[in-house]
Amino acid sequence: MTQDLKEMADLVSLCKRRGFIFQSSEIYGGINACWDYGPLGIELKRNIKERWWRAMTDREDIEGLDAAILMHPKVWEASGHIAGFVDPLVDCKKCKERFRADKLEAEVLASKKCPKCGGELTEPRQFNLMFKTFMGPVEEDAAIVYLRPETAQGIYVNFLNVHQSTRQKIPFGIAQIGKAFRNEITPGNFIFRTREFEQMEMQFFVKPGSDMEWFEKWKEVRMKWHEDNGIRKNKLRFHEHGAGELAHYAKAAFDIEYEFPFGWQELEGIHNRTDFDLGRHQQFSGKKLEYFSEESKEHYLPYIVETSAGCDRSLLVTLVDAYRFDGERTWLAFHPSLAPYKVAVFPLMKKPELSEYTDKVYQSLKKRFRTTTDSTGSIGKRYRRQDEIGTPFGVTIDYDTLTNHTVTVRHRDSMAQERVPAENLDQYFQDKF
RNA sequence: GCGGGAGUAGCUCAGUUGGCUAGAGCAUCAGCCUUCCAAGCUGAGGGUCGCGGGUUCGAGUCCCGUCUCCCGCUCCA
Repeated sequence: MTQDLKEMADLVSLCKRRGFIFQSSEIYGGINACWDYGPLGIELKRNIKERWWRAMTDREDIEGLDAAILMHPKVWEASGHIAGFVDPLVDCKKCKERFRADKLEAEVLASKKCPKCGGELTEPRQFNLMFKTFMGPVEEDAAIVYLRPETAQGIYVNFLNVHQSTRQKIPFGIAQIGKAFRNEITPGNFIFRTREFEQMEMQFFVKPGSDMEWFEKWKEVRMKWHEDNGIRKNKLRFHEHGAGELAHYAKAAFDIEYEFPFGWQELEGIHNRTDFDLGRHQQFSGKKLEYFSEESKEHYLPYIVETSAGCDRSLLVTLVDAYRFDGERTWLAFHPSLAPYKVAVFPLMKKPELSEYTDKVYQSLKKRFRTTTDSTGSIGKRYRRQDEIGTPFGVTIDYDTLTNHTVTVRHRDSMAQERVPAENLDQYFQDKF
C-alpha cells in the first residue's frame, strides 16, 4: 500500500540528504525562512520554470519581460503597497491576543485595555511588509527604495513599452519570472512561505467587458498546467475569494489550491484586476496609458487578468505530490520532464568490462539527456538511490550486453524492466520527456 | 512578535543524580562478495554536543543571554 507524505519533516530530511534544498547560512545557525536550492533542487526548479515559460510564451499573444527588482518608490504608492502593507498592531500583555490597531475603536486604543480580557495593551507597532533599502551611499529618507513585494508592477509600468515595441494588439499578455520579497510576519512550512520567493506571473491585457470571459479561460488553462505537470487532480481545487477576501484591486479572484500535509493552501492566484493598476499608474505618473483600438476607433484603459504562480510553491507541490513510500521503498514519482536526472546508467556489477561499456552508454546518453551513473554497492541499492531523487529510468549493462548489445531499461514507478538494444536508447527516450 | 516544545555525526536518535578519550543505527568512502531491486563481510572518514558567557576541581548534563527549527496564535495583495 503506497502512502503519501504525512509529515513535512520526512521531505525536509530527504531534500537535505539528497541535495534538493538546504537551509540558508546553515553553518551560522541558519536564517529564518530562507532556503538554498542544491544541485538537484536547482535542476527541478529550472525545469518547472522552463515548462511554465514555454507554456506561457510559446504562443503569439504573450511576450516575455524581466524587469528590475528595484523600482521607483512612487510605483509602490500607486500600487497601494505603501498604504496597504502597513498594519499597526497591538498586543495584550496578559492574554497575548493581538489586534490590528486600525480596527480597534479609538477609545479602546486610547484606554490601552484589552477588549477581550482587560489586560494592558502594548504601543501600536508598525509592520511594513516591504523590505526597505537605500539607493546610493547616503542613508536618508529621500533615498529609500523597496525590494518589490510582487513582480506584477514591473509588467504594468512596461505595458506601453511592450505594446509599442512588439506591435501587439489587445488582447495580449506579458509574462515574467522573478524574485519578490515580503517581510511576512509568519513564514514557515518549509519553502511554502518565505520572505524571498520567486513568482511566475502573466498579466493579460483585455478590452473592458471581455475581462470575465478571459478570466474564466485563464482559470482553466492554469489549472490544466498543474495537472499536466503530473500533479494529482484530487489534490487540486479552486478556491473563490468571497467579497470580504478580495484584495483592493480585484473584481474576481480564484486561487488554485493544493492539499499539502498541512492543509489546503494557495498555489496560484487568478485575478481580475480591472483597470485599477493602469489607472493608478496613469494617475501617479501623469503618463497616459490608454490603448487605441484601430478597429473600433476608441481609446480605453485595458483590464488586466492576472495569473500569478509561486515558483517555490510549485516546486514544493511537485515534491510533496511525487513523494511515495510503500513500506520499504521511497521514491519521487516526478513527471519525467521535471525530474532532475532523466536516466541513470549502471554496470550490473563493478567489473572492468561492464564499467567500460557503461561509460560508453553514459557518454552517449548525456549528450541528449541529463544523465548520471553509479557503480558502488549492489544494483538494487543503486536503483533505490535513483528512486529517491526521482530519476524515471535506469539503464543497466550486464554480461548479455557484451554479446548481444541489449540493455535493461528499468522504470522507476513500476520497477518493470524491459530489454532494449543499446543503439536504440536515444530513440527510446526521445519522446519520453 | 507572543505562548509551548526542541537543537548531540550527513539523517534519526541514546547519553543515568554534573565524573574516564561522547555512542548506536542508517548514510558516505575504500576493498571483498553478488548475473537485476537497499539493509552480507572487512575497514575508514565524520561531532570544539546550535552559538556566547557563567557556576564548578570537572558541564552534552545546571544558570543567563542569543540564534534557529517545529506546533499553536496574530497576519497573508
